Amino acid sequence: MSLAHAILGWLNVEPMTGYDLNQVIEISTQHFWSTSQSQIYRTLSKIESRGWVAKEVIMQADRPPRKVYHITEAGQSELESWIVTFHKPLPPRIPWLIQVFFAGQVSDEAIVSVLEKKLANLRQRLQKISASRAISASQFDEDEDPRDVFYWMLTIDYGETNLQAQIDWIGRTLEKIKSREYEKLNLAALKGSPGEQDKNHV
Amino acid sequence: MSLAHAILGWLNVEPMTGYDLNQVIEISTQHFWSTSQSQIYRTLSKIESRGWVAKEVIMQADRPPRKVYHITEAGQSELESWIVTFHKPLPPRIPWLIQVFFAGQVSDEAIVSVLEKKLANLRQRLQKISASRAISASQFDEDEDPRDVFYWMLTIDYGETNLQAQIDWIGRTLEKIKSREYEKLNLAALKGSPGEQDKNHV
DNA sequence: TGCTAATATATGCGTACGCATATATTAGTA
DNA sequence: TACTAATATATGCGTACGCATATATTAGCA
Repeated sequence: MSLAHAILGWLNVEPMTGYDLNQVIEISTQHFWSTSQSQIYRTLSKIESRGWVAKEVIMQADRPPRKVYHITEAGQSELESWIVTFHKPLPPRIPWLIQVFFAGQVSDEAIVSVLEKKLANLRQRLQKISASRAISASQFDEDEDPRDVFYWMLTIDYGETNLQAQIDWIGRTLEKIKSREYEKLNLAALKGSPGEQDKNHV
Repeated sequence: MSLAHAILGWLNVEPMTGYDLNQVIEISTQHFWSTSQSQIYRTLSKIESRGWVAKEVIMQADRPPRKVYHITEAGQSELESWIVTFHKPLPPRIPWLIQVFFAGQVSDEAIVSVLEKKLANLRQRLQKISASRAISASQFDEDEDPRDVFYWMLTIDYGETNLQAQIDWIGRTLEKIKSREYEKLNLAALKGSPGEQDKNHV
């Protein structure tokens, strides 16, 4: 339940409504955890029933009432213990590698076209995340704790590094496919000498 | 529905039972798409009702009947069109970056400990995937199409490259935290000159 | 005048998934 | 003797999620 803890993390900064949370999560963590509006409200209800947050309802004349949530002591202790615990990673889900895995069943041109679109998509996401670095930099309060800023920036750095690594890999892979490297693949060598695998390292 | 298409991909190689599929998927694609036994049977039912596969029931004396599924023409055309189409990537879900994002709320030591465990976990997965490269190499039939083998190996290569990139990033990041790089962070420079961001590039 | 965006919360519906368990039998091991 | 693994399929239960929609009002724009 990572979303629950992302919400706790934000409410530990300051009390907020579901509407506020939706916006702040969208601009700050969308490169490693995105969500939907409905999911935010549902998760708020759930963690309220667990006693991790509590709300204060503020009536408004011309708008729905604002339900301002704040973190409780139980919530703070849950949050802290979650942050400092190593959690088993989610099982990897990379659907486009299924396409690569079965690419032998289609033409080289077809899979090249898919990878080129993937490449364009990755470049676009890299641009977006680099822009978000500049945006968040421009929005820092003067009194923002540099240590907080450092950790926020680390997640952007990870996004950029990871995206760039994917872009590089696909670039190299496209070259291999276009040069028909599989024609040079030596199956016997692949099987025979595990110590010399680098020669066939695709 | 990527699992449906992974199943179609395998059934396009040869007819199989759900039990067989569970095993072959576990050893071949677990580094980019893992699943559970129950999910395989449910997905088989679903794609059968869509007409993508059909089954032949073979009675056995002392075991449950084998339901051998084979791909239909409709299934083949669905599979091919899926493989050659660019699909919008799933929204990224990287829970441990939520921990990094809110690490300012705990001690450096606490987050360092989490990242060190993450590092150990990544190294373990890298070892496992490198071993699987050797294993699959040793299991190739002599008559395996080198082009198929090439694409299979690409997915392993991606896994290794990506894992190594993550390992490297966490290594660099641990150094930054331990050297308290955030003390040198210049907020004003970060805000002022977008062209010189590299100076503060964490 | 009519549309859209912003403010604010809430629910219904369907999908995909994992975990646990049920059923049934044989073969091998402690 | 009692367990575990292997063979083989199937279902119940709960979770997390996204998409669409509902409700209600104001402000701004075309």
